[in-house]
Amino acid sequence: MTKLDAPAPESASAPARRGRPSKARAQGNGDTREGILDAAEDLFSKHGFYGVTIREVAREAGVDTALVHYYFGAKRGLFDAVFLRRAEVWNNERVDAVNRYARDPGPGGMTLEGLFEAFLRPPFQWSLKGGPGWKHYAALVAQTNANPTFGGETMARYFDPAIRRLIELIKQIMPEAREVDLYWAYHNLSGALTLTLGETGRLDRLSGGLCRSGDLEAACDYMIRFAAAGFRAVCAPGPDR
Amino acid sequence: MTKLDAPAPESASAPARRGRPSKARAQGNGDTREGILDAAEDLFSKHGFYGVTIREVAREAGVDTALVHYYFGAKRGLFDAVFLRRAEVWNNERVDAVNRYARDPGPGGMTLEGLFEAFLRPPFQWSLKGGPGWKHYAALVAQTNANPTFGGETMARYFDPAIRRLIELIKQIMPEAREVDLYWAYHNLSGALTLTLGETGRLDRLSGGLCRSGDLEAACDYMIRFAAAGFRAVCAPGPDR
DNA sequence: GTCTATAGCTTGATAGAC
DNA sequence: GTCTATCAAGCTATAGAC
Repeated sequence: MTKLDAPAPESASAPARRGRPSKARAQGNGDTREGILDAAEDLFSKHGFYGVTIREVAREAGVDTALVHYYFGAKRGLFDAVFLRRAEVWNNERVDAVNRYARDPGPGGMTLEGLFEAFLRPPFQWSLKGGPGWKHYAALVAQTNANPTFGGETMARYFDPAIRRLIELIKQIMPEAREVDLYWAYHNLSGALTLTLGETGRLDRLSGGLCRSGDLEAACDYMIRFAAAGFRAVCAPGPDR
Repeated sequence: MTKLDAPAPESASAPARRGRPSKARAQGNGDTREGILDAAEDLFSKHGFYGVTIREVAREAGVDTALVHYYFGAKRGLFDAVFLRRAEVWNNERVDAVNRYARDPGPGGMTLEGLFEAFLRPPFQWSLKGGPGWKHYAALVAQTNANPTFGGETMARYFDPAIRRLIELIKQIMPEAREVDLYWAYHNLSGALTLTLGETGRLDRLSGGLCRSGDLEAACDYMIRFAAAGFRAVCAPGPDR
């Protein structure tokens, strides 16, 4: 036995990919390439790098294994390509959102809640409404964040700048906060975000069905309030400091 | 076992395993078995189930691959054995700790901070002072929690009761809190705990060396304050509810 | 670009001597 | 209990026809 659960029959392969019969033949069929990435994204997000074989990716994408190598070289190249594809969109949008909020926070100025709303809502929205690929990607990022063997350098390169920008803005809200405290506080938020985007289903079972992992709208609302209060407790200068 | 201060002289490979020449031959050499478990625990915690081969486990344990199968059957059996070995100790201690706290919370009665201290400190202490095996196990639990393909049923069976007991006691502190809110709040805490026990090192890099992932004493202190404030913000009945 | 075919290796697992 | 030896299956990756 090598596999523990069958590859999802889910069609991460090729929906909404019609209507482009005569297109850019110049440098490869983009649809095929994207289809392979979609399949790999799905599988990697569920089973991790080692838990997925090129053959499975090829089968789910409906192509031959050789084609996977043609496009992405070694297996690791495929993983990196999957990871990179949405990294820039993901993080640019978060940075834009917090910057937009910082520029125009509304009456009363910036709040932690407002800032987290800007920072957290995009990934949740992508996962909810961006199509299956984005949901898989969210789970993949979550898993990669918790296991730095892969994408360690990539995570840092693409994700850290957005986080640093967030922390800068938090400093404007809490000028007295110590840097160490801010980073440790963020670490707590990061863990919550990671586990939630993974949608592992454990909360469903634990709560006896009272909560659903997939209810990301609620998850985001809770996280914003939870984290804002947490930051205040940890970073605000108090009498016992 | 309530004492954590006694560092187990445990090692992943096989030193400090002398002094028992004539012992229980009845049902197998316990040292060999434990040595295999130690090696597997180490490797699984770093690379996951699929990222580890039986051969690597055997090599690190200093035995032959056939012996691994002799003791644990299929590869999945080895993984489960690793996971189960410390699960009971881990959770019994947490339950005992919160129960002890509930029985004698000191003047002023129970607080969220006191309860989380009782619930969170044990795993951190084991990881810090229980020897390398416990540190690997902590990382393994963290990883498994974030990826329920493995140990999903096991996690639920051994870990959920402790969590339910925690939530029961939180209810005593916050009787007005809604069940859904409590579970979602716990989910935030769970994510933070998971990421932290994994000691991925990402925080070190992100903070430019200001924080160290391995500083679990600090991590636990932060987490207690962060989570307590988070629970209050999310579960306490407020005007906007 | 896409496929067939296959090389070359590693894997999980077992049989059997000691 | 522990090891040697080995198998069948599966893997990544490539060469080459179309």
